[in-house]
Amino acid sequence: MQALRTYFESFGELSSSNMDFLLQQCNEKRIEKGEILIHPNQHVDSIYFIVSGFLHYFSLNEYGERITLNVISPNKCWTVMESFFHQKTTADECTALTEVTYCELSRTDYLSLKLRNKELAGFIQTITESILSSKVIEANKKSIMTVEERYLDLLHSHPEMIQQVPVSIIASYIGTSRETLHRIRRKLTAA
Amino acid sequence: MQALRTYFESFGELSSSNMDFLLQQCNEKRIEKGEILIHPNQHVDSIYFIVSGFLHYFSLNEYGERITLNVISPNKCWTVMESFFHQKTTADECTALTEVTYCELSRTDYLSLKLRNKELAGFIQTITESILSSKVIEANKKSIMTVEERYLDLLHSHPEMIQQVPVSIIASYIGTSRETLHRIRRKLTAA
DNA sequence: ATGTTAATGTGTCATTTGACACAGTTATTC
DNA sequence: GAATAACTGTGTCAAATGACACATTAACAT
Repeated sequence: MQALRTYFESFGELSSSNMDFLLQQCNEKRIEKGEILIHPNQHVDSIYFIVSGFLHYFSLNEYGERITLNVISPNKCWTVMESFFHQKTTADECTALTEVTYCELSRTDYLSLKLRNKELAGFIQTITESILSSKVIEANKKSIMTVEERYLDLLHSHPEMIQQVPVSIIASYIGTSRETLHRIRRKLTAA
Repeated sequence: MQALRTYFESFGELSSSNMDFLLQQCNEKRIEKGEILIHPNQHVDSIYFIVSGFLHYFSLNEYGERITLNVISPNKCWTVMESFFHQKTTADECTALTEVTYCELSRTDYLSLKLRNKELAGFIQTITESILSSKVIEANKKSIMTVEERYLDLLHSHPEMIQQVPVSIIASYIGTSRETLHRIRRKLTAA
């Protein structure tokens, strides 16, 4: 739970009673490599905070091929927003690429947190704003950088992901084919 | 102001006193084609709601070329999140591609809205969550679609943008060169 | 209205990329 | 530990793209 506390603290001050209450709503769980966290057509009723390991979030195209939408790293909060906020089913799927430990916060508890008191509601608003801000920055970065730059950026910011996640998934995560990523890696090791 | 009211109403119920108060904080303004809304190195201290016209949000690369980050359409809320939420300067710039009318909400007023009462705070949280959700959906769509599909999607969802915004900017908005977009358009008119 | 600048259309060419095919290598499973 | 499946490395080739170059057209300013 310490990782989650540190994560929350990074967004600003919160009274210890509210912080403790917040952490109490989050239950630590664990799934094995290959296990499914989110099934297609289910409602996503929780927010997940990844403590360790990597998740693969993807959609399935008409041929049943996996189209990577995200690889979720440790110390990140994640959910299928559309499904969680608007109580819809999602067509997408999420599986564990490695053994994953995570903390889960249910929608019910999330809603009650928002109603509990002003400080907590404001704190959650701050987190939401911060995540929104980072999503936009990330999208902007992605649109400016080439595939090679994105790979180098990932190598720098998430070296463990490169170690633990299959090349084919890294490739689709940065928006290219595994062959092209392979060419990039060959070129880089040659230099 | 009716457009803004309709926009807010799309997020759910709000008591009319709160709605009126909210709308009162938003001041309608207007800038001409070519005018600068956000200068490089300024603090962005407002949220903007576009009533009519199109904005061009871009960064400048090392050669001073404009790298399109976004084209903002009518009936959208927009700001430079990182600058607005974290009170930093932005290196980017935003200009009017056409005559633009917009409503402006200052950070001061935004903060006071959040503190005014629970309903209003919750309403703003809902809007933030919705925008976050759409940003993620948009990013996912972008990563799945080809350039041609993105153009067709834009043609369908924002036909006026295609009319009023220069081809070169549309091209960079959908992530390609103006020549490639031209080839796509030629191919489509031939068919 | 006319000169100037910006935007668009179009061809050529070199480069990059994706699709395929298949061999080699690691992981899993029974 | 042998069989099977999943993943990785690599070459070839066709298609897509970006970079240039330049002609044409539209927009703008004085």
